[in-house]
Amino acid sequence: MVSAPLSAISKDGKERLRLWIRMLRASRTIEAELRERLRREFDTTLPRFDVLAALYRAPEGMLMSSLSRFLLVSNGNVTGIVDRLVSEGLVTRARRNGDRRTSMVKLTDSGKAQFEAVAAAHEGWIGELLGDVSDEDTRRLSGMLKSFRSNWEGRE
Amino acid sequence: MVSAPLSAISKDGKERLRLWIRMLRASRTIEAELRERLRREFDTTLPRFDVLAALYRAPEGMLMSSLSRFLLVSNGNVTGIVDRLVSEGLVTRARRNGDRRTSMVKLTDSGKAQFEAVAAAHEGWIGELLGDVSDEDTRRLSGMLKSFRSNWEGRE
DNA sequence: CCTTGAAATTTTAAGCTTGAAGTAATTCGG
DNA sequence: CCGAATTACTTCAAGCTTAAAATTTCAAGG
Repeated sequence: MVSAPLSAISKDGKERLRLWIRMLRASRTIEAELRERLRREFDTTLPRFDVLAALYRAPEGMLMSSLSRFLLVSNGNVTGIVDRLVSEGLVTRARRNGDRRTSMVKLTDSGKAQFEAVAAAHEGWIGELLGDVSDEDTRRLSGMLKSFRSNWEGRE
Repeated sequence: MVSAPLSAISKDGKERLRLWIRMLRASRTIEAELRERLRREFDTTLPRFDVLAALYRAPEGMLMSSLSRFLLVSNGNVTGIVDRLVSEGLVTRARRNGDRRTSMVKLTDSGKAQFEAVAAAHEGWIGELLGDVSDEDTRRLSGMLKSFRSNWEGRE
């Protein structure tokens, strides 16, 4: 069909708005379910889990600023979450000799062990919660979102 | 547990996990940008806007419980947000004669006017932020998310 | 050196969010 | 009727979140 409009930038605003609302509701629904299970089964929270996950990928540790940039949250936010993780013995925060303004945050052995346990359950939950999305749709959606994200990386 | 698990379908867990992470990052990125613009240009917040949007679709008003169910947030949460909207003169909260436990929340004229102004800008922003998603992908994604959502409606 | 500015982080105030406990009004079985 | 359960909502304590201000440290130019 030749629905191609004269202005290539037709861009159906209403349809995009609908997409955004559905996307937001879907992620809020999944997030709520994850939060509930993390609390009930592991007595932890999503933000804590997110920090542990970021640190797990970085055995050498991460700076506070890298952490907040990676997690898409504010600096001050990470300060509080890391404070709690330190007091739970899951991570350490060490001032660096090279630049004493910065501190390197690392998983402890206990933090690493706890993350591995939670992550295994988490992956299963996602599989369950997204179980109605076919493998094909999963790949297709994932591809669309990948390119979407990359268009925004520069802004953060 | 549920009925017998059908192992006929492979269900790639890793790929679903990747999809979830991308979906979460995409919605967080968009949400952050919306929050920033709402604050800068209209001196308001996303939760307040969400409440106004829900009420706008319901000229006769909404109960607190319908509001929290619709917005996928807790009861106590809505109480606080509506408190602020009332003090800003954007909504009213009236106890009902029929059932004195409930209260009907309605937009004021001022609230309606403010919502219309913000909503117009909001729709434009979404069009801009999702501008790199083609019309075809928009419809496809939207369709996938619609069916996804409906599989979860029962749980809320 | 020394000051000025920039960078990394923390602190602060305000608001959002939840789950649980509390209050008040309604409904319903006996 | 009446007491018990239910429903609608609010309050509460704790944690998450942000933007802005404050603090500490580093870097660079004079």
